[in-house]
Amino acid sequence: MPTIKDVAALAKVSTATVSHVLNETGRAGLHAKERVTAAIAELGYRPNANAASLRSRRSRLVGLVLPSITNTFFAQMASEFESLAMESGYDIAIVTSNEDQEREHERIQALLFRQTDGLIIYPCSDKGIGNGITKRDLPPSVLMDRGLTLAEFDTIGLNNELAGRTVARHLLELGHRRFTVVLPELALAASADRARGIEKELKAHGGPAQLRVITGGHTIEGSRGALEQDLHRDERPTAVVATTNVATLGAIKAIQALQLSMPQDVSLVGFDDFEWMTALRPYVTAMGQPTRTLASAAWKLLVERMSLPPGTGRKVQHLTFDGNFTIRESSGRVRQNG
Amino acid sequence: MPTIKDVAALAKVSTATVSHVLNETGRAGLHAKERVTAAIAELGYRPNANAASLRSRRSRLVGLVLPSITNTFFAQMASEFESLAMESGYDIAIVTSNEDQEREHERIQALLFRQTDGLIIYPCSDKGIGNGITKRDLPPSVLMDRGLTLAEFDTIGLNNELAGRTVARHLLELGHRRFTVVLPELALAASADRARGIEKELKAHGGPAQLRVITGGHTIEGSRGALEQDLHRDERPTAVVATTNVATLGAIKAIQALQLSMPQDVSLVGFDDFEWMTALRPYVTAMGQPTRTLASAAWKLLVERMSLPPGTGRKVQHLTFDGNFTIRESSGRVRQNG
DNA sequence: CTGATTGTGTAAACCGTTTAACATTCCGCA
DNA sequence: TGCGGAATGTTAAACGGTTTACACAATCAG
Repeated sequence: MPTIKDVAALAKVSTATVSHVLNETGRAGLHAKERVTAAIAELGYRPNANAASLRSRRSRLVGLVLPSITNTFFAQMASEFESLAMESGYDIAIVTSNEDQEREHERIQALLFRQTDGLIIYPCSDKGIGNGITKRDLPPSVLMDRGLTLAEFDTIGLNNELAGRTVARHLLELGHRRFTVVLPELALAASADRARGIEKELKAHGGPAQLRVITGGHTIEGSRGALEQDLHRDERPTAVVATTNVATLGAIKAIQALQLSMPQDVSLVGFDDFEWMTALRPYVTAMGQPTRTLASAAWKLLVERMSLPPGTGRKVQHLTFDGNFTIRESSGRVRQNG
Repeated sequence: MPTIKDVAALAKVSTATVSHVLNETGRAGLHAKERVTAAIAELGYRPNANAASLRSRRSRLVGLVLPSITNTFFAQMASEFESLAMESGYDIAIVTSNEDQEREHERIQALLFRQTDGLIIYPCSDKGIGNGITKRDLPPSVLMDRGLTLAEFDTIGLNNELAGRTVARHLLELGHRRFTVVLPELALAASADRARGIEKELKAHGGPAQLRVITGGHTIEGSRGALEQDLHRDERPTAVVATTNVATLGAIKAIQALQLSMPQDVSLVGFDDFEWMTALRPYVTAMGQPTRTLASAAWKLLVERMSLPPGTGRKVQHLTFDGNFTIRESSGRVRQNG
C-alpha cells in the first residue's frame, strides 16, 4: 500500500502539500495540484482513514444505534441515513441492540472506540441509554422516536399523541366504541404516547367507550398471543389499534387465528407502512411514518452540532412530525350488532 | 479524553505495560495488572481504536456489502453477521449498493479507507464487483450467493440448482405442466441457477411441459407488472415460481390483481421465508434460506483467512447449502381443466 | 520605493497506540 | 556458586496522516 510519502516523493512535493490537495484546503497551487493528482492516480494511492482520524480528531463516522435491523422500519431509516451520510461525506456505522439494554451498552461502547463523530440512537428503552450512559459520555447525539423524555438530547420523532388521536377519530367516526390497543411494552414512550392520544380522543368524544391496552412484547408471536387472549374476553373490541409494525403483524395473525374477518368482525389500524404490506389481505389501514423526513431532520440537527465546537451551539430541540394516515381495507363501519 | 499515557502515569507503569494488560498478551504481571485496571476504571479510559489500528495494522472491522438493507433477507444476514462478529471481537460495517454497480464501487472504497480486515459481499451483479474491483484490491473476502462465477474468491451460497429442482418436483407432483418463473434479472447467477434447476427437473421428468422465464427487476412493482403480463398471455401458467422474496411479493400482487385465487387458479412457490410472511393469505409455499448456517460458514471462512498471513492458506472454497422447503397453502393440485 | 499582504510551499511536531529490542529480577538447578 | 531461562518491565521507534509555524516570493497600496 502506498502512503502519502510515496505520493509526495513521486510528485516531488512535501507530504503537507499532498494533504492539502487531498483535503481541498485551498492551500495548494494549481501546479502542485496537478502533479499530486497524477501521482495519486499512478500509485493507486488510498488514504488511511485511521491515520487521518487520529491526528485530525474527526472520523467522519456516525454511529446508528437500532433496536433491530430485521424490522423493516428501522432498516428503512438505516437506508435513509446512509444516503444522507453519503451526500455529506460521512459513513454510517450501524449497530443493533436487539431490544436489550446490556447489548445496547456494549454496542455503543464499540462505536465510541471507533471515535464516531456523532450518534443517532433509537433507544431500546426509555429508562436510559445503554445502561447508565449519560450525555457526557457521548459525542453529539440525537435521539429518535422513543426516549423523548430524555430532555437533554436533541430528539426527533413522530407526533405520537396526534397520530393516536387521528387513528381514534377515524374509528370513532366509523361507529366503534370498544377499542383494544396492542403495544410492545408500556415503558416505550412512542407507543405509550400513541395510546394516550387514543385515550384522549375517546374522552374528548364524550360518549361511552371501552379502551383496553395490552402488551405483547417486541415479537409478532407475543403480540398475536396477547391479542388472541383479549379477543376471547367479554366485550370483545370492534376496533384494534396496533402501535408498531410488529404489533400490527401480530394483530393480523390473531384475528386470522380466531377466524374473524376484517373489517366485518373487527377493524384494525396499524402503525408503520411498507411496500410489502400491499400484499396483505386486507390491505391494512395504517399510520405510516415519514421516514425520509424524520431522517433528514435528525441528520440536519446532528451535522449542525458536529460542526460546532462542543459545548457551544443552540439549545436542544425536540421536533415532531405528522404521520401519513392512509385509510384502506382493514377498517370499516362497525356492525349493527357489534 | 484520557489516553494510555494518563493511565500509565496514574498506575506508575509504562504505556507498554498498559497496552499489554489491555491486549492480554500475557506479558503483564499480576501486580501491574491490578494497578492498571484500577487506573483505567478511575479515569474512565477508553482506548482509541484508530490509533491501535494504525499501529497494529489490524482494524478488527469487517465490511458487509449488501444490495439493500430494506430487503428482509439481507437484513437477516446482517443481523447474523453482527452476532457472529460480536462473538469473535469484530465489528461489522454495513454498506449498501442499492443494486447499483457504481455505488457498490463507491461504498467498497469507503470500507477500504477504514482499513477493514475483511469483506463479505453480496455482489449486486455477476459481471464483477464494484466495477473493475479485483481480488488484489481487497482484503480477505468472501462472496455470497450471487457471483459464484468469480472463482478466485471463497464463496458461500444456497445450492440453487437443487433448490430449483426441489421446487419443480413438488409442482410436477401436483400435476402442473405449465410454469412461469419470475426473477429479477437474468444476469443474476443465483436466480439463473434456480431457474436452470427448474428447467432440468422438467426435462428429467420427461412429459411435455411449458416453461417461461420472465424478469421484473429488483422491485415488487416490477415483478408484479411482469407477471401480470405473463398471466394475460395464452397458455397461462398453472404454476408460478418466484426466485427472490421481492419477486414473490410481486407475484402475489399480480395474482391478486387478476382476481385469481391460490392455489385453485394458480400455484405459487416463493423463495426466502420470513416470520412476517405468516400474515400473508394464503401462506406461501417457499424455499427458505438457512441464514444462520450461511452466515456461520461465511464467517468461518473469512476469519480463517484473516488470521493467516496474506497469500498463504488453503485454496478457495465454494460451499453451498440446501434450502428449507416448506409446503404450505399457496401450492396445490392442478385443476382438472387447468 | 517601502511595508504590508497574499499565495504557495515546507519542516517538523503531533495524534494514541503497538511492538521490537533491550534491561532487570528471580528461580531452579547443575 | 554461577548460569540459563522465564517472567516482567521499560524505552523508543514506528504507524500514516494533519496541522502549526515559518519561509519566501510576488503583488499591492500608499
